[in-house]
Amino acid sequence: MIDIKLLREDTDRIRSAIATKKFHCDLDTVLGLDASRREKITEAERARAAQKAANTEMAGLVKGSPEFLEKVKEMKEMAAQAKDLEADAKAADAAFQAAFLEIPNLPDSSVPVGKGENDNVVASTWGDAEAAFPHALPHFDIPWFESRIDFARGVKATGAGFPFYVGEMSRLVRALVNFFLQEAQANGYEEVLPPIVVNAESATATGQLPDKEGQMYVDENEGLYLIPTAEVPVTNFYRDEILEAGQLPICRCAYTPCFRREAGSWGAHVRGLNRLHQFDKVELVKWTDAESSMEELEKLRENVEGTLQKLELPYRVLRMCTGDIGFPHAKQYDLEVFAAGQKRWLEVSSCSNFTDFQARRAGIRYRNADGKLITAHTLNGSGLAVPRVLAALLENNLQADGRVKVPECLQYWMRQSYVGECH
RNA sequence: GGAGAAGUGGCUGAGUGGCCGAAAGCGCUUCUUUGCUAAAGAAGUGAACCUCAAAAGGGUUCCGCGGGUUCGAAUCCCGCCUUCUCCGCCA
Repeated sequence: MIDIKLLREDTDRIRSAIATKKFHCDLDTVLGLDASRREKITEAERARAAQKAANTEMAGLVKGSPEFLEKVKEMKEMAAQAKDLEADAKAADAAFQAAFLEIPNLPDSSVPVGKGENDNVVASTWGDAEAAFPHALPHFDIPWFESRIDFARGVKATGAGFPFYVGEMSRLVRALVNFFLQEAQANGYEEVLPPIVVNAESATATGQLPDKEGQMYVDENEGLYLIPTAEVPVTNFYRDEILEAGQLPICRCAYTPCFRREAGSWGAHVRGLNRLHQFDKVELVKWTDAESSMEELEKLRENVEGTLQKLELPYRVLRMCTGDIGFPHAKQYDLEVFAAGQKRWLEVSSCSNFTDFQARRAGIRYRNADGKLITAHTLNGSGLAVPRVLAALLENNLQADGRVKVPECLQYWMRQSYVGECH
C-alpha cells in the first residue's frame, strides 16, 4: 500500500500518477472512508477515555457501598456507549483498509508513460536476433520434443500445462536450475529453500491478494495457496520485523516450482513450453533502504543479464510503461529472449522495484542512523524462469541433424555436448 | 490423529479482577568515575493508531490470535493458532 499521508496531502499528484496505470480505484471514496474512520476513532477514544477516568475514580470507592452501586449503574450506560462507538470505529477502519488495499503503487517518475504493451520501450538488446538460425524450429515442432517433454502423459496425471520432463530434458531442467543458483550465489544472493505453499497473510503482503486470487491454486481446507512465485514466501521471511540499516541490502535467491492457474489464457501463443501451470524458477529478492532501491534494481537487472549472456541467448530489455507494470510495481524491466524457431521474444524475467509498497503491507522496516523506523524497499527479479529459457535454447541451438547443442555454462551438470540424439 | 502442559516487552521472568504498559534481572543507549579496557554508579530504553500545521504534549489500543462475561480483564469463560512432552503414524 502507499503512504496514506501522501494520499491525504498530495491527492491530485497521486491521482494523476495512478491514472497512468491500468488499475482503477476511486481515491475520493478512499479519502472519504479515511475521514470517517478518523472521526469515528476519535469519538470512540474519547468515550473510552471518559469511561476509564470514571472507572479509576470508582476503584477508590468501597465495594458494595450505596454510592458504588449507584456508580455502577451510571457506568453501565457509559460502557455500552463506548462499546458501540468502538464497534463503529472498527467497522469504519475495516472498510477503509479494504479500499486502501486496492490502491496500486505509484509508478516511478523514470517509467515511460504508456497505455499498454505497445508502449514499452526497448532499452537495450544483446546478441543478434537477426542472425541466421538456419535449423531453428519452434520447440514444439522438434520431432523428438513430445517424447522428451511429455504433455500427453502430463494431461493424464494432472491436466493441461503440467508436462513430464523425461530423461535428459529432466537433467537439463536441473542443470539450468543449478546454473541459475550458482550465478545468483556468485552475485551475492544467499540461497534459501522456502515453503511452496503460503497463507493468506503472505499473499496479501506481496500483493497477490486480494486482486489476483484467481491466479493461484488454493487449498481451501487449510487456507493455503500454492505459490505463483518464490517472491511470496521469500519476501515474507522478514514480515513484521525490524531490520538494522547496516544489514541492508539483503540479497536472497530461491529455487521453487511455481504454480499459476492462468485461467482462460490458452491459445495459439501458449503452445509447448511458452506457458505452463507449473514451472521452475530461480527468484532473486532484495530488501534495501529507501534511498538505494533504484540503484539496486539496476544491479539486479545486470545480474540477470549476465546469466543470459552466459547462455548465449539473444535478449532485449524492456522498460515497462506505466500502463503495463503490475499492481505493486513502481518500476519494472522485462527481459525477453529471442526464440528463433517461433521468431518470438519470450519473457524470461521481470525485474521490479516495489519501493515501500509491499514492505508497508508486510510490516518490514528498518532503523536508520537516527534510530527512526523507516519502511524498507523490496525488489525482485526472475533469475531465471526455466521453461522459456529452455524453449529458446532448444530452438536456437537446434542443429541440422536434429540435435541441440548444450551451452558451455551447463557442461558442469550435463557433461554432454548435445541433447536430442536420435535412438 | 489422541492425551497433557504452556504462550507476558529485545531476552529471562513475576504477576489470578481495579493502584499493571506491566515487578525484577539481563541486554541496549547516554552520562559519571577511569591512563585504556573491565568494573561500579546515575538516568533512559517498545509498537500501532488518533489528536496537533509541525514539534512538544495529550489520548486510545496492544500481555499468542479472535470472541464473550464485567462498571472494570494479562488475570474469568469460549473458539482458534503455535510450541513443548507422551502416544500413534510416517519420508
